[in-house]
Order: sequence, then C-alpha cells, then structure tokens
Amino acid sequence: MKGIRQLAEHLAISIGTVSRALNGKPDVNEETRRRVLAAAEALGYVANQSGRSLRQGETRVIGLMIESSAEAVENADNFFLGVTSGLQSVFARHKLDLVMLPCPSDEDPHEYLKRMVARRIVDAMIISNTQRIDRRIGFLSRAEIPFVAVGRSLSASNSRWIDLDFEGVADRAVERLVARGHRRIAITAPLSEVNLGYVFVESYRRALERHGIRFDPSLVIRVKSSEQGGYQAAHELLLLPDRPTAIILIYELMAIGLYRRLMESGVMPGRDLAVIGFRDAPRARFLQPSLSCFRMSLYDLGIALGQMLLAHMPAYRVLYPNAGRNIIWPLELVSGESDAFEVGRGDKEFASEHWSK
Amino acid sequence: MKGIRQLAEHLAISIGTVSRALNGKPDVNEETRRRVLAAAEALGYVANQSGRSLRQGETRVIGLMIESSAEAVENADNFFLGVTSGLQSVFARHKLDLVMLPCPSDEDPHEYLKRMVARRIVDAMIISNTQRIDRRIGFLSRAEIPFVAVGRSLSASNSRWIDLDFEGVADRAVERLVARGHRRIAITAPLSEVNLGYVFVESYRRALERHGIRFDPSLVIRVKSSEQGGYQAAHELLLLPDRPTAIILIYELMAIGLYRRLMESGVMPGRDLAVIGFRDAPRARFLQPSLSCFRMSLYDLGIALGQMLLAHMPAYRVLYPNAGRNIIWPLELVSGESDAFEVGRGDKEFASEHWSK
DNA sequence: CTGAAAGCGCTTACAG
DNA sequence: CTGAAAGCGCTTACAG
Repeated sequence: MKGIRQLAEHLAISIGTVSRALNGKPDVNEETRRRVLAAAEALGYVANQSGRSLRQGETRVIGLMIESSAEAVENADNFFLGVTSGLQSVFARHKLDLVMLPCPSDEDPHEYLKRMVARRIVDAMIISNTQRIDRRIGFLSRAEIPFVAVGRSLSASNSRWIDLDFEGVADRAVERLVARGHRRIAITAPLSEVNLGYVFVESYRRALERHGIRFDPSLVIRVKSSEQGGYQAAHELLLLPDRPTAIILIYELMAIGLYRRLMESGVMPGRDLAVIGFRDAPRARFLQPSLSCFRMSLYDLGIALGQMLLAHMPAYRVLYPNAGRNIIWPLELVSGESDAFEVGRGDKEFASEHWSK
Repeated sequence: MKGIRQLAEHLAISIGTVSRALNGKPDVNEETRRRVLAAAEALGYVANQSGRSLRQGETRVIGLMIESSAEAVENADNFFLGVTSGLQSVFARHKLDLVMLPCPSDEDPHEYLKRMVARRIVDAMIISNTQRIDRRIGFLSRAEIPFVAVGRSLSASNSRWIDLDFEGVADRAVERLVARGHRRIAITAPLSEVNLGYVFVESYRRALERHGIRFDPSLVIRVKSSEQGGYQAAHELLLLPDRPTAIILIYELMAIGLYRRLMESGVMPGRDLAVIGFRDAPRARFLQPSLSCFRMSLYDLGIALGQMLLAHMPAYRVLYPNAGRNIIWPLELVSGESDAFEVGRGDKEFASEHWSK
C-alpha cells in the first residue's frame, strides 16, 4: 500500500472522501466511512506524516529535549523515562506522539533546540535541565512554539514550568535535623549552572536562619550529582574542621558513594552522621541504613507536564482550562534510619534530655 | 522568516537557486552561494523538514525505539543514553538526527513500531529489547526499512544485529569460579521472553558441561533484572538446599539488592558467596566488597550500531563498506573482591592447597 | 549558472 | 454527501 491515491482507486472513490472518512469528519456517509476504514485496515494504510504536516502546518509530534552529555549519562537515572509514561498517557488521547530529543554533548543546547524547531520536527517542546539564565526560553517564546520547562528559571518571566518543591524539601530536612539537635548541617549543590542548585541552597539558607543558625558557606559542598559526587562530598565533609553532624543531598544516588566513603573512614551514617536524600530511587532503597528521603511520582509529574503543555497549545487549550501556569511539585518525606538519632552540645544524652523536656 | 519563498524574494533570486545553494549542489555560482548562505544565517532560515521529506521521500531522522514500561523504567539505567552519544557522533557526519521513540507500556511494541514507520517519521530504526521471536524484525524487513537490532533473535535470519558477548561472559565467569573451586554456581535469568536470557543461560550450561559440572535447572533463578530482582534472587538462593557457593548476575545493578539481602542473613559476598556481575555501572562501583564484573564502552557500541545501520541504507552504503553484518560485542573482565576466595570440597584450606599444587 | 514548473501526499475550502 | 482542485514548502529534472 502506497498512498491515499491507491487507497481511493481501490475503493473507486475520491481521495478527498477517503481523507475525510479517515479523519473522522462529520460529513461522510457512514457506510462510506465504514468501507474506507475497513480497506485502510486491510491494506495497512496509514497517512504519510510529511504530507499531513506540510498541509496542516503541524506534525502531531511533541519533543522532550534531554541532555546526553557524558556527565548526564553518568548521572542518568530513570527520571525522564518515568516522566515519559505520564506524558504519553496524556498525549495518546489526542493522537500526539512523544519523541525524546537527545542533545549531543558536543552541541550547544540552544543551537540544537533551534535546529529541531526550525526543521519543524515537533509542534511543541518540553525542555529540562533548566539553567539559571536559559536562552532557550526566550527563543521558544519568540518563535511562538508552545513549551513547558521542567525547572524554573530566571528567564521564565512569562512562560510555563513545573519544578520540584526544593523549598519544601530544604525546609523539612532542616527542620527535622534541627529538631534532633543538629546545628552544623551540610548540603550538596551541583557544579553546573542548573537553576535547581541555586533554589535549593537558598531555601536551605533561609531554613537555617529561621532556626537561628548562621549560614556557613563552607558547608555547601559543590560536587557532581552522581554516586561519584557523593563519594567526593563525603571526602570533603570528613576534612571539614568542626565536622558537621548532618548532610542533605540534592540527589538521592549520591548517597551510594557517600555511604561508601563514610564507611571507609569508620563513620557510620545514621549514627555518626545524619543523611537525608532527595527523591527516593530503587537503587537507594537498598542502602543500609535505609535513607531518609523525599518521594514523588514521576508518572503524575508527566501527566501534569502534558496537561500544562496542551493547555498552552491553541488546538487543545479549551480542553484543559484548569492547567494552571506554574506548579511547585510536592514531595513526601519517607522516614529512614539514616538520620534516626539525636545529637546535643556535648553528648547524645544531653540532646535526648533537652529534647524531651 | 517563513519559508524559502521569502528568502528568495529577499535575495531577488529564484527559489530553485536558493535551494541548490543551501544544499551544496555543485552547479551554483560561488558568489551566489555565499550570499544565500549569509542571508539564511542572518534571517534564521532553516528548511521545513516536512516539505523536504515529502519531496525527497526521506526524513533524515533515525529512530531509536526503547521501552517505557513500568518495569523498564524501574530497571532503567544509562544504557540507551550511553549508546545515544555514539550513535549521534556517527549520524552527525551525515546531518541525520536521532530521536528516541519510547513505546508506551500499554501499547504493543509491534503496533507502535508499525505506526511510527507508516507515519514515516523516521527513515531507519534501531530496535532493542529483542525478543526470542520478534515480529518487528519481519515487519521491518518486508517494509524495507533499514534497521539494526540491539540483541540477536531467532527471527533475525537475514537482518543485522549487534549483541553483547553473553557466551564469553558466561564462559569466563564459570571458568573463573571453577578455578577457585566452585561447583555449585547459580545464575540469574530474566522473567521475560527477551532473547538474551536464553542465550545467557545456554552459554552458562555449556560452560558448566565443559568443566564436567552437570547443569542443575534449580540453580537458574528467574527474577526481574533490577535491584529488587537481585534482592529476590538472594532470597531464593538462601533457601536452596545445598546452597550454591557462587552466583552470576545478568544485570549489574542486581548486585545492589543481592548484597543487601545476603547481609541481612549474615552471608558476606566475597567470603561466603562469590558474586560476578555483568556490565559495570557507576552505581555498582561503590559496592563493598567491590564487584567483579564485565566492562564495555556504550559509546563505542553506539558508533558500531550507527555505522552498521548506515551500511545498510542505500544512500550511505558506499561510505561504510566494512561494517559487517552481525557483531558479538566483547566485554572485558574487571576483577573485584566479590569473588576473591576459594572453596573446596570440605573446607577452604583444601581448596587453597588443591589450587596451589 | 539560473529560472520556471512539476510534483512529493496529504487536507480542505468550494461547488454541486 | 461527494468530487475536483488548490496549495502546504520544498527539491529537481528540464530548458535555456
């Protein structure tokens, strides 16, 4: 089966009618439609997307841009694959297909995005790994390409994003640790300009200050967001004068390397150092002691992203009137053993007493 | 900037000449070409891919089909993202773009593939997660869509694939363990019909028999290829009568759950049970004791896949005369502590003595 | 070396 | 309810 012309010929009918029947237009005789549909099915006909796209000015493809740099690969977990399922469940209802666009490591993400958009491979985009200043946002806005960002950005003055609740996580982590007597609490931050690093550290700073603890920049440990980075973070932490009694990680898998390095030095997480992770991951679930961390549903996040995107595409807007502008995505604390102890000024007993009165 | 017509108007030149200049056709005045290129750059013109595709009958997009089922997400690591970089380095030379096509969990992979191909979103495909019998292979062959599979299949009688060297891995793992006195060696296998499971178990069986060890089906532990599956595998192993002294894992991250379960029972990997993993992964590198496993370069695999695919696309065939049909991809053993001990008939001393003479 | 024109496979006003 | 025709944005024989 080649094209619509052959199908029409086979049915002895015009291509216009075939097209209308296939696309569910109302003004087609039901018997005709039935025959067309049956023949298309039998002959395996599916409309050539290039023809449709050219005529309609849309591709019915949504792009999810991800990074495939060496570091991204090294750190990769299932985040985007998890989100993908949720996105697809929304897009499938409108016969939109999702493709993942991996930006090569040696290409500037902004240039890559421009190329993809200009080529008109997709109708709309989901971008991620948002930078503090991100030129992609202005570009997509000016080009009038509907898009949603995973992660807020200073550049996103007038565009849509969903971001994880870094403030909430930092708040609750700090509060929990302070309640257990911790005063010197370290935190990890990414090396790159990715905006979540700024947001997370700032939230941590404010949370500390609310509890009357001075922010100490030397307790912000900048490392890669990977297992390796966790190992490095533990290494740096152990070298700090007046060693912190707790650490908050920005990425759950860092706990794997962190635990390893601590144990090499005989420092026991959950006894000598409190550790709180970020998202939970299957990998981190097998850590011993189990990791206190924050949980979320990637699938639900995907659904929210998909709905928010459709809410800003002219063709679907009316169907998603309630998909608000920006969302801070909540995470739920999962209590583990990695921070299940109390510290005091001098000894652990003091902390317990102090705490119980 | 809209289309080629506007660009041509702006240059006071015909669209045909603009097109030829942009596409590097030889019969264009160099001065004209320079002007066209400069104007395109200045005005941000990039050819609309739908128009090109329709006219040329090709999209210049290559698809990499991956699974996004719940289990795939759960088990996901950086395998495909790693391969992606290598693929792109090959495709970039020919201005081909790579998109990842995630098959939704609730859609049959065969139907999904048909839809993608029929819509003509891509010119060629890389498929993965090859099943023992895989209808996608016959479909792509009949449709004359160039493709390469990651993983061999019984269906691939006349098509191209690259697969990991499961035989070599099983051989060397068994040989290494037997040399250290092990006779009861367990192995994990996937629950699904994915072909690598069959290949791996069969290679293990043959390796055992070469060493005069009878194959015992009860030592093939079928679990999910994930951390959770590793936990389950350890659980089942501990319940086996006449407990095995060694286990070979088909997926490196299983070691994380396996270690956890073993340690819960006071069984120490590397002392009470020898463990050999498959590929190494950043995650598994932090295990203690360190995991003996097999290493490979995902980037190089991506390059080989890309070249093999291009070697079977009419437009590029001549450029890749040496990209053979099928490749068994070698892996290199990385010696860790997880199998660094010897066992004997009765006690460890015997084995050492036996071994040293 | 350049221009004018055909046509890739569709969808969609328009006419009947 | 159906058909004939235009046209989406390109590339490419063809003529000059």
